[in-house]
This record gives sequence, C-alpha cells and structure tokens, in this order.
Amino acid sequence: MATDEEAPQRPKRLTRAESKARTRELLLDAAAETFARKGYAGASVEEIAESAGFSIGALYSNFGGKQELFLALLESRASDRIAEAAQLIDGRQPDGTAAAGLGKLLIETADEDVAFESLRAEFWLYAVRNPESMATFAERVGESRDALTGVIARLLEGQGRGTDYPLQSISTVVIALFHGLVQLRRIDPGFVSEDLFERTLACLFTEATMTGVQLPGPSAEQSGSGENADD
Amino acid sequence: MATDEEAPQRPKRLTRAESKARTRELLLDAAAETFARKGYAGASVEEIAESAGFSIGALYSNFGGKQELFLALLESRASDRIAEAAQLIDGRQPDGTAAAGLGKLLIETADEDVAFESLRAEFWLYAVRNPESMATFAERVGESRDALTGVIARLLEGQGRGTDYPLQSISTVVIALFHGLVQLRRIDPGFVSEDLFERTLACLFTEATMTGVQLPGPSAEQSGSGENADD
DNA sequence: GTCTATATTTTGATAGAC
DNA sequence: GTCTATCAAAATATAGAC
Repeated sequence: MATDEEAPQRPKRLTRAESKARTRELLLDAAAETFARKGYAGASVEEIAESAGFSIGALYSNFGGKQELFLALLESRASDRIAEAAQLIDGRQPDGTAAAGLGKLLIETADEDVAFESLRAEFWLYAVRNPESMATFAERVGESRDALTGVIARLLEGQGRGTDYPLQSISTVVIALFHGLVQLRRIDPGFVSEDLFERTLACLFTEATMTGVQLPGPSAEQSGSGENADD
Repeated sequence: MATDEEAPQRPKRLTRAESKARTRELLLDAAAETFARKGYAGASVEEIAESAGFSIGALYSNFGGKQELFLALLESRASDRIAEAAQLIDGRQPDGTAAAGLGKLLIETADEDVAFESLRAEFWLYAVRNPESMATFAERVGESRDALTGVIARLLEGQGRGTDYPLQSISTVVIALFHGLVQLRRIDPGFVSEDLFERTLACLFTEATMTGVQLPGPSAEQSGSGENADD
C-alpha cells in the first residue's frame, strides 16, 4: 500500500492548500462583518476568529495579525458595488432605466445592507489615518469609477450625444452622491426620498446631453490615479 | 474680616463654575481632535486628557466617561460647516458667487482640515452602531440642512425663479455631494478637480431655475426630521 | 494547519490625597 | 476641582500540544 502522502490528489475531500484557502476566505468574510459592526479598533481578533468558526491561532496562522487582516480585506473587498451594479445595468434600454436601477440600489443599500457603507467608512478612515494604505484604497475606488465611466459612456452614446470629455467627472459625482445619500438616508430616511437619487441623476444626465457634456470639469483634466498629498 | 467665601464675586480671576466650564471646553476640544485622529475606539481617555493638559481624573470629574464625553461632543459640535458657510455667503450677489464659495470650501475642507470629515465619519459610524444616539445626530444634520435650504431659497429667489417645492431635496443633495466629494478628494485629489463641486452645483441650480425647480423630489414630501428605522 | 493556554500591554474606570 | 496611584478587564500576539 502506498502511504497517504503520494497519490490522494483526487477530490477525496480538500487539498491542504484548498482547505487553507477556504479558511482564509471564511476569515475574511467574518472580518468584513465584524469590522463593519464594531470598527477596526473596536473589533477584536478573537471575535473575528470565533465568528468564522475558528480559533485565534488559526487567524494568526493565515494572517500576520489584525492589521494585516484588515489590509487583506481592503485589497480584496474594497471595490464599489455601484460600479458592479452599473455594469449589470449596462446594455439595457437607453431610457431612464439606468437611473431608476441606481436609485433602487441606493435605497436597498441604505435600508438593508447596513454593513456595506459602514465598512467603506472604516476603509476610508483607516486609509486617512494610515496614508501608506491610501494608494491601495485609491486603486480600488479608481477601478470602480472607471467601470462606471464606461457604463455612462455607452449610456449617453445610446442617447445620441457627446461621450467624450469629462465623463470621469460625471462618474465621480455619481459615486460621491451615492455614498453621501446612503449615509444621509441612514441618518434619517426622511432626508432622502426613494426617488431623490434617480431624479438627481436624471437632472445631471439631461444637462449632460443637452449641453453636450459641458457640466463638470472640462478645465482641469482628471488623472487616472494621481498622487496622494499625505506621505 | 469677611471670609473669602462671601464676597469674591468680582473678576479676581475665574469663578469656580467658570473654571470648570473652561476645563470642559478644553476637554471637548481635545476630544474632537483626538477622536478625529484615532477614532472612538482607538482614542484613549488618557490621551484626550493629556492632550487637553489635564489628568484622567479631571476628565472623569467633568464627564461620566468616554462614551458620555463623545456624546457631549456629538451634541455640541456635530453641526455642519457647509450650512455655516452658506449662511456667511447669504446676502451676496445672486450670481455664481455662492457656488464658487462652496466649491472653495470643499477644497479647503478636503485638503486642509483633515479632522472635520474624519470626525463626522466617526459621528456617523457611532450613531449607526448605537441607534439610541442617532436622533441627536439627525437633529444636528437636520438643522444644517434647514439652514442651507434657507440660503438656497433666497439665492433662487434672487435669480427670479420658483422657490417653493423641493428645496429641502436640493439642499440634501448639496450636502450629500459635499461630503461625498470631500471623501473622494482625500482618497485622491485627482478624483475631484478644484471646480467640480462648483460646476455640478451650477448644473443643479441651472436645471432648478430653468425647469422651475422640477428636478428632485416633488413626489415624496420631506419631513423635517422623520423617524429612524433603527430602534 | 488548527487549537489551547498564557505572557504582556493597554485600557476604562475608581479611590483617596491635596 | 484636579491629580496620583491603582485595580480589574480586555486586547494582541505567541508558544507549544495535537
């Protein structure tokens, strides 16, 4: 008989590496939930580990520590759902469907997925306080903005008007407005009616198409990801 | 001779109550700075007290503890500078001065006053995680929005168009956009050009005046401060 | 690779001197 | 009213068993 160190590559269960990778993912899931609920400083590694169904030792076996775990989360999970959702919308009818879809996304995010905006706020605060990690966060945000820019470009194209100059400015405004309104609606739903985002987007896009995209920012060019002024 | 317990009401130096009030204010200042820099959970009462030039005991003599100190800060310092600035702008020329002034405020806030948006993020996260304090935060935000609404009303009035229906929606959008853009510019100044806010505001106001304020939200009415959906 | 037990440090909060 | 000294709890991180 061969020892069990030679052949068991078949899916008898899980490879050692696969098992470790799964543990890593479960720990990242638990970390996302716990950091969102308690904050970076307020969450303990013990709570994260237990919430994932593991011990502290398992966490330290997979990550260097609390900070490294948070940074791994920042790198792997800091992309913005507004860009993902916009890409799903991409290819739809060129009428108001897109704005309506984003409006619905905002209400769902504010009312149901409490963790999302909290975790993003934690990412932002951590990056502001630890400038060496800001580049990573900026990268993720930039990717999301670029994805959204592409969607908006095809959208305006479908409406038959200019798609050139300051589209990145438009997507920046959309992202800023999205997060700002999500936060305000969590403060008080009465502040942000269910159709406020959709209506504002319609206003922005109308102005964009009517003036040939003349609204925000043809003066100063937008770089893909500029330098940070922190460190 | 009269004992020194009877007459010394004259401004020999500071009354006992005045001295205590001054200590309170200094502690609140230090708390604002420290909570902004380290976060609620990350800041220690020792650091706050020392930063104010007092001992831990003095802090506990003036506040019930860390949580009570933070809540006192939330109640006394959570108003929004965008509303204050708008009121300063109030009464100016009815041309683009207002939008330009707010645009300048955004760049200054993002680039120079790091603590402001960080502390607001801490207020938001604390209130999201401690729903019993959300009403207080919502009150401050509502006051700021109402102040801004008044300024916008007089502004549009000066431009000669409708000032009635959804002005609160407009100020809500302005506030959301302000904070969203401040956050994005701190992530990467290249994301938010210096005139993006001003241009977007001009777009919104133009649309507002041209359509007779038809843009956001004539369908759902906005209550002054509605109920929170948390507790 | 994961768990249990523990060393070390730090924190919020309190007691008593002045 | 403020300071100094200190307690008790909780946290990060590590060491060694399995």
